[in-house]
Amino acid sequence: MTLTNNTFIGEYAYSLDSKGRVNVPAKFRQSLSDDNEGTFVIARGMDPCIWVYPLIQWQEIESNLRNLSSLSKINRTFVRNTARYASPSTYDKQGRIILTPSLIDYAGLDKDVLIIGMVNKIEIWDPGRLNTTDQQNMEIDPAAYDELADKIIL
Amino acid sequence: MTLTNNTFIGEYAYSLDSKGRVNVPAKFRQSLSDDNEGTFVIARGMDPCIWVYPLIQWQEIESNLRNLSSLSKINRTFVRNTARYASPSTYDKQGRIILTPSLIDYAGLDKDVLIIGMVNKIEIWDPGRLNTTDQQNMEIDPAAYDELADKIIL
DNA sequence: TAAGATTGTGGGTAGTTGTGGGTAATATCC
DNA sequence: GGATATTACCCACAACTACCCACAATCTTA
Repeated sequence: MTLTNNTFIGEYAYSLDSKGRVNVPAKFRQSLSDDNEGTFVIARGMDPCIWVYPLIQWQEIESNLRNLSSLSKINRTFVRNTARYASPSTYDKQGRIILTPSLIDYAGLDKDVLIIGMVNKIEIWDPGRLNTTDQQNMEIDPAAYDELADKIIL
Repeated sequence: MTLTNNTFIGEYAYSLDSKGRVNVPAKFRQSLSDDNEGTFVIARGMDPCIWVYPLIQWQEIESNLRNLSSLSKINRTFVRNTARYASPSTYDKQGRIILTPSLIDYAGLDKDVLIIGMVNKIEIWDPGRLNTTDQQNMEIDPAAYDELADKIIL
């Protein structure tokens, strides 16, 4: 069975090895379209996690960033913070990508990691941080959350 | 007799085997349109049960999720909670789908399960939990039922 | 009512997947 | 320029998953 190209859902518990490598779930690799040439771009997430984009998807983000005028201070900061920590990573014969020490540190990753399909991208989390963050985020505005569910869930 | 495509009604008592497989009622399989390629997507229900969508239906949800910008915190949380527990499952030659341990746990499934047609999706319940939940829901809002009456003619 | 077809349930096996580590090529530094 | 550290590529194994077959119970049809 083949799901939509470059679409990722589900949760996987994997481990980060001593070389900074994590497996990309087999289903995610199968979903990645060929024009990505087995390459993802890893970047800082807005939550304390690592965002993993298919190369193609990232290139789209890049072209959007290009269109942001550098006259605005906000824009400059945003572009800088987005581009700064991003780095391409091609998976090896065993299906693993290498994470940078900087991103591993940012996400607070230890041995056990959670890999979560976020539809158009992938997130890599430390299990503990995910719990904390999710609870905090839910508390912000439960009403807005319900409203979203009402719009989107069938 | 053929019902409308991708429409499910009725209740069935089946069993979950040691490998986490449940049969999809034959009538439901017959109702599933060909473009689903025998595939459902299982996800967390809003009640303590498992929701089972025809692939096509799920893809609609997916495309809605895709359009939510990750700049908003509540969006990120919502996408994560929705996509995280979702997983495609194609029924095998015997007509069974595989449930994930995470969802089995969430729905509190044991050996006996109830499969309920919910028109556009399917629910999988633990019989005990269904009773409890149903009673609770009935007690809470008999008034809301009156409101529904305006929308739906029986 | 009897024969045939279909449906639900259980289990075995071969291929795939996740994980660890080894070696050679490349880069870095004194 | 040579020693050391780092990176990229390869191999091996254990656990798991997907696929297949078998059988019994139920329903259909003649």
